[in-house]
Amino acid sequence: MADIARLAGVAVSTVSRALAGSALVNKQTRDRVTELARSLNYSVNVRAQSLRLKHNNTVSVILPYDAPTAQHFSDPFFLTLIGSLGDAITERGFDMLLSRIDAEHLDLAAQPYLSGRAMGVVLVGQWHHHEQLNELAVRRVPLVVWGALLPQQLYCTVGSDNVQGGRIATEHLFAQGARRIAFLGDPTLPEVAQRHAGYRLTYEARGVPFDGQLTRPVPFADRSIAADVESLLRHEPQLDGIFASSDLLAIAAIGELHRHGRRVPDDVAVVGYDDIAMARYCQPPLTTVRQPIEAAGKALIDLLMAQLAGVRPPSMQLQTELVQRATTRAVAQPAALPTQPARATRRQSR
Amino acid sequence: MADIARLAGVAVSTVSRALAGSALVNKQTRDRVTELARSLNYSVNVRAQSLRLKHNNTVSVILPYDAPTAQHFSDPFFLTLIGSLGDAITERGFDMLLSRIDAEHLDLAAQPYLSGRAMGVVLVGQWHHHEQLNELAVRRVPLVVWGALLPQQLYCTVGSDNVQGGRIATEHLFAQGARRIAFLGDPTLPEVAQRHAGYRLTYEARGVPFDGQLTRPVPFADRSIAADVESLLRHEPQLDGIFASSDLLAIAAIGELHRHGRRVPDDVAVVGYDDIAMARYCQPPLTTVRQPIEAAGKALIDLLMAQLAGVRPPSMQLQTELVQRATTRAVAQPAALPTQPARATRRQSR
DNA sequence: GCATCGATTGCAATCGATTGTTATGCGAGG
DNA sequence: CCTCGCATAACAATCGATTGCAATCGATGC
Repeated sequence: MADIARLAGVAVSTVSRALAGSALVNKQTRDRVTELARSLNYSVNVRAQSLRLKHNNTVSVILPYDAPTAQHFSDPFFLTLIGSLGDAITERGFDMLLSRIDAEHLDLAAQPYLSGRAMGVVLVGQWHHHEQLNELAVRRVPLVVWGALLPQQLYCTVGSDNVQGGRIATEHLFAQGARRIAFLGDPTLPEVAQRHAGYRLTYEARGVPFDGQLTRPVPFADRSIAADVESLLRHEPQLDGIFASSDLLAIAAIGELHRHGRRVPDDVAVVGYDDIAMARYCQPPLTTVRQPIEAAGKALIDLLMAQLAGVRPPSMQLQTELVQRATTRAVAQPAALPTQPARATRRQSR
Repeated sequence: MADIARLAGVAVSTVSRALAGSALVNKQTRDRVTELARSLNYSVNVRAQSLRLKHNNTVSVILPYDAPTAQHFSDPFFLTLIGSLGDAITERGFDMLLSRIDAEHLDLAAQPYLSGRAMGVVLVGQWHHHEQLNELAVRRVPLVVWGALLPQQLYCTVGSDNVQGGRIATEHLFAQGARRIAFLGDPTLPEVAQRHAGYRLTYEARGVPFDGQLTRPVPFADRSIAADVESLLRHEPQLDGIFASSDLLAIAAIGELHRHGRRVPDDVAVVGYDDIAMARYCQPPLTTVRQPIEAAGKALIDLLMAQLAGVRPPSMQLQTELVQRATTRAVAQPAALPTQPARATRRQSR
């Protein structure tokens, strides 16, 4: 800026105002300055600017990783969510700072905010540390979390209505005649726990005795799934339905079912969760509970912006929707279950 | 920092040194200061720090978007590449600033660098503006581009060996008896043009007359593909092979073939390009040319770091590999074609 | 008793911008 | 001729850190 000032024969302050388009500087001077800046390929140093202004337009998006399983940056659902966040952030003229932290130390998520790198934080998943997130909220870190709406929650979340999602998946399986329906997923994760709750509630609503043996706590990754499916088939010869808490699990499970000679959906019907792009193209195309990813990115950023504007917005649950494809047989939707396209409902978090 | 200085009864400069772990400050003082900082949840303001140090550890990753088609942040190949870049960047303790620009103005890619936000730029794809990128190189912007290695190229690229990839795909189709092999892709994009060159070279190597009618210039997106495949089937009744320049195109084409009653691979064999995760799960599982995405992220960051260290590293071409699945029939690989796992070869860019 | 030394610590300039306040130049009015 | 007002433009403080250099202090040597 000093160079431009010298070349234009004015003071730096004038250059600053000129580049900001201030009416305080003569139009001629302003044009001369902007022209010089352009020809020098100059652009304002954002670090200095945001230091002075105590303000920047960067949103930190954090994807925790599970250190023990050394899981990489590859889950299709999360990647798609990142994409949707990227769109939402770009649309508002903000920048997106993407980083990863150990899922056991979610408190580190505050770092980009505390160090002035970003105005606020979007955290993807609560993992096992609800209480760490509550602490961040107490410390007034602008934060929105993708995840489940939990009791005693001080921070703001956006997530699908997991209980509802678990319900419509299980109900769909019952509706087509399945009676021994297994659940695959890691219920120590809040979202999965809620999907499991929906699954269980549906057993009760149907008056079918609930059997805990049908619940298989497998992690999100599809590594150990082979053993689980095999054990399930051995102990549960009458198995005729599977509700998997993620599409990846569902697809892996279907592979295993085929290996053991079970037909999908004729012998075992399968419903996944997420509706990742792959669900449409896998074989057979997967029936799944759709989470509205586009809406999710927008909602997360909306709520973060609201926080930055000083409001304490309520958490948000996005409506889920059953997408019937070929891993289940078509069944008329009972009227009691919503079939409209995803729509947001708001609910106070405390 | 001033607060901590006051509380610790020392000067800010001492706090700064203490937090940096400098040996110039007494161990006791240092411990007192770091303890205070911890208890206050304080962490150094990175904007001020990097302003002073004229250095930061942020890498800008830019995903251009095609404004006319309003294509969103969703291409699975690019998303996976972003994931791999994220891993590579995190591993080095850097931060990743992710943004999007109009693919018609790749020169804007310099912005994060010029404004001091990032040390260097990784650009995903050269799109239609090779020359804009050359200008950036002339202006000494630290830049690495995912894309094709072109003649007269002043900037540094990492990409797969597209000619080679086009060759092994086409050769594989010939090897299983196909003779009328179509090409799907937008050859105005450098990478696709090279894949097409490999396709054409294979016709020549085989002594089969090349027929331009079999080349269909469809965009990367799968919107208009239905019409293209239909026209191809109408004008080309003997069509027995398709080489699609991306997996997404291949999968969409297969859908269309089925709609028109052609069996894959029995009537028409199909080979894709990329080996996205979906390729393994789609129906039938897709034979494709694998681009080593993990290696790609690492390589892009390696080359960027080399530039930051002052070297002008040569561009890099990653070896491709044919992954034979169910959209082609198994065929013994001819000895002339490399079958080893992907490995990098380096080639001087000028 | 005084200069010197080593170990610490403080002072003040600096990075590149922004902005409230003050200064300058010019023409008009008294 | 002096003063005032208006339109511009310059001055200087500030944001939060870093770092070369100077200052301090107690101990030591001569």
